[in-house]
Amino acid sequence: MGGMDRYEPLKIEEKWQKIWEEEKPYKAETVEGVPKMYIAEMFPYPSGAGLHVGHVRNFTIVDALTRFYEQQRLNVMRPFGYDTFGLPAENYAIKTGRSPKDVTAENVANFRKQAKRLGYAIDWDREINTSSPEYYKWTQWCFLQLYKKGLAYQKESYQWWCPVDQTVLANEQVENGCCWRCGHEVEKKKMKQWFFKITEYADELLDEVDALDWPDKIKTMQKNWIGRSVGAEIEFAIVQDSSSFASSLAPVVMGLASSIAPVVANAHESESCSNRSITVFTTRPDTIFGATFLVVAPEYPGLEYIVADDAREAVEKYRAEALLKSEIERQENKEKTGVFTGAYVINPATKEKIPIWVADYVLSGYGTGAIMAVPAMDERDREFAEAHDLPVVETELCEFGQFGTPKTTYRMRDWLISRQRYWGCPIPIAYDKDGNPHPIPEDQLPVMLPEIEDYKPDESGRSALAKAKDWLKVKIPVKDPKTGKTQMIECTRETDTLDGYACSSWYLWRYVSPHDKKHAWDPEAISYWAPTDIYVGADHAVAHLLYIRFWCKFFADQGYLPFREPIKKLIYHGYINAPDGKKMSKSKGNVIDPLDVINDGYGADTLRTYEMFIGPVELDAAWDPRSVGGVYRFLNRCYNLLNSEKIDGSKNITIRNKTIKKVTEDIYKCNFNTAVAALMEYVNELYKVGAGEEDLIVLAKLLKPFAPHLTSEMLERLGADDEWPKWDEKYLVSDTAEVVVQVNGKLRTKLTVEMTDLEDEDKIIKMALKDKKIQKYTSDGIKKTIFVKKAKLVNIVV
RNA sequence: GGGCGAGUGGCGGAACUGGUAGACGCGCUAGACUCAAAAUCUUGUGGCCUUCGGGCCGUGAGGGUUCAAGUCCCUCCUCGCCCACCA
Repeated sequence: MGGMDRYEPLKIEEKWQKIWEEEKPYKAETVEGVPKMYIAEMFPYPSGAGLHVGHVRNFTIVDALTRFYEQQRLNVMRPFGYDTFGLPAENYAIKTGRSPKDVTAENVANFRKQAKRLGYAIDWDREINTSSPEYYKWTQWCFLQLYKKGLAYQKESYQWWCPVDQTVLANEQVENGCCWRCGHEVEKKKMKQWFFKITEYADELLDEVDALDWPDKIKTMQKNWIGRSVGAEIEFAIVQDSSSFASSLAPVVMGLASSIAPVVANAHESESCSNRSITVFTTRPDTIFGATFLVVAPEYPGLEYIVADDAREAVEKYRAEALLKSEIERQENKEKTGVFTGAYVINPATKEKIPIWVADYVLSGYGTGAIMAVPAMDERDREFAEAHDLPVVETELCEFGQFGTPKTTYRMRDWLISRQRYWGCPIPIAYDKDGNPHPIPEDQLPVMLPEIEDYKPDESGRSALAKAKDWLKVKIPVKDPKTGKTQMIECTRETDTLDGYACSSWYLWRYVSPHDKKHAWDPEAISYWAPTDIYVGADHAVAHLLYIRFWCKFFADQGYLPFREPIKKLIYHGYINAPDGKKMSKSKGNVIDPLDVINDGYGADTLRTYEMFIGPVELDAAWDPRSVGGVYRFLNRCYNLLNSEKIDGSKNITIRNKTIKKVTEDIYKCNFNTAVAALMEYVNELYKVGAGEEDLIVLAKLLKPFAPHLTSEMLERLGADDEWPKWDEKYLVSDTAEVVVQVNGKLRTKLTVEMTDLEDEDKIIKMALKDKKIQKYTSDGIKKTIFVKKAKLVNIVV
């Protein structure tokens, strides 16, 4: 007997990890004619704390699927990489005086080491790191492609600014009016910034969401985020009386904004507003007869040209206050404040003179930043009208065609990508002496991030790169627009770096040819491997997952990608919380370290299997240390079966086939928890009736996606390969069936009948009525009987 | 305020397109082994009642549809997430 041979996970795991390290069985190569399967997780940001249990859930889902398809002999690619640019590494570097590069290198090495201890089937030759020059060279290349097509552009406007991190943020990075990194309230600051024109693809991004094999939750969030509204733009002519016209010739620098940036609007903005008219956006142009006033946002560009002299002071004051208000204050205070500008427009439908107001319930970033107020139809307009004594006129709906032009707008704004921080991908742009931007030529890429001494950003609104004086100077060829001749001219580099989301917007394509020196991705490799078949994550529902779709569509349009959606199937899993159900956090001291779980003696297989068993993949779950022990006992029982007396395997043929079917179907459906439960049931059965060799081979194969070390050991000892087993339906049907008999819908007894009798309804019902237990209930007669063959059920109504 | 989910034993959770509620695991119970403990193996385990045959109740609350409802419909309560003055 095998009393001497105990399950020692740490020994077994070390053995197999060494074999996998040396033999590289998970190296992925193009094999024409063999169906491919490309599976990846959202790559981690390697923090100093190392892997946490959330990473383990994420990576193990990917690994279980990888092995599942690998065992079915598909050509599987499962790469791995690190998202390394960003604030945490830089802030840590500032705090400790070490370089972000060194800190990141250490964290990456630690993550790699820890991931290897979990036994993942990773093709380690495809490892990527977004802060390595070999990688960010191509991030810069991507930027230049967008720039060439006019989809990377500069604009001066009010932006979210985090005063702690000293950088601007994208809309998607502001959560409840606070910075997503440090949690500090954000402010508005007027700055010239780089944007990607994601709105160019708004319609396609929206229209193609429905067809994706993604969770509905994410699809809905993306749709809401894009927020398409169909309506019209209507121009209202400003009434030109002498006072307001005169003042428009001498605009006054207004309010607090002037201390941050010059107030003169840029060319792009001054086109859309003039002192002659105001254009509004509305989804209800048919209510124009009820428009009794106009409202513009406090930030409305060119507001100073509109305001009447006697109202100027009040408007300036209101505008300054509105800009000072934090986003939280503006959200919380739903009172309809505002001031009259002293100016009027003509309602083109009624021809009446109606007043222009300024109010912060109108948002500058949406539509035109100006609305026509129809208090009879719109609740917010009515509140405003009541608060400020403005007229409410019932409106007849009308054909608006003669007053405006159809227009579609989106809630989604263009993606702000410049960051005033050091530790990011340098934007490959330089400015001539007149301040005009020029792209760095592709053959000069990468624009290397220079090593500097002091990473700290300052009040200047420029990143620490501004201090790298030598690096700033660059000579690039620029074509003179007049002569058409190209000349080398001295330029100054852009000091902003790219939002980290830019780096992660194309990494799934880099994985297909991670060492390619000529392309961002190899065209042949991309057409074989991409798009990604299964992508697994727990975050970034609208940011990353929208950006990557945007880049995919853009690069498809440029002929670089043969598909328009980057991810076929998305698995969005829940978080793992502390045993008390609260979020794990260092400050609460309730963090479970996965490496501790392994080193405590449970091993990686237990950790992995437990996290798959913990609950439905899409739901949050609470860590339960005692259940970890339960999974360990299960694996231990599997191992001990190896040493048991073997019986004739044909005895278990039904349960074996049933288990193969259940586990296979459950993994396809990502029901990992019930797949593990089915394996536990199978093992319980084997303990009762004994196990044959074939029973154990099937067990090891089915369990391998979850516990690869233990099962590799089992299969080696059993002398079997790991090819995924198939079930045969013929073993699932038995000669007899159990028929449930109900009286008035309540279970009263069960009959065992011949399978062939299931076809004979009369016979079954007669058998049921003859049963002694049933006769107790039928003495007063029977109203009706129902037989459901599919459910193997009889219901007798008395 | 709007949108989307979810409420099942002491706990985490099962239950296919309406058809045997509580799979599997944890915890607890009893036993075997042991001087003893751990480990391991074997029992039992929704609640209440029981003459030990079984009976009644039971999936957040209340109504409805149905031979039959955790599952469908209506009203309400609680929790979670997302969006939040988007004209």
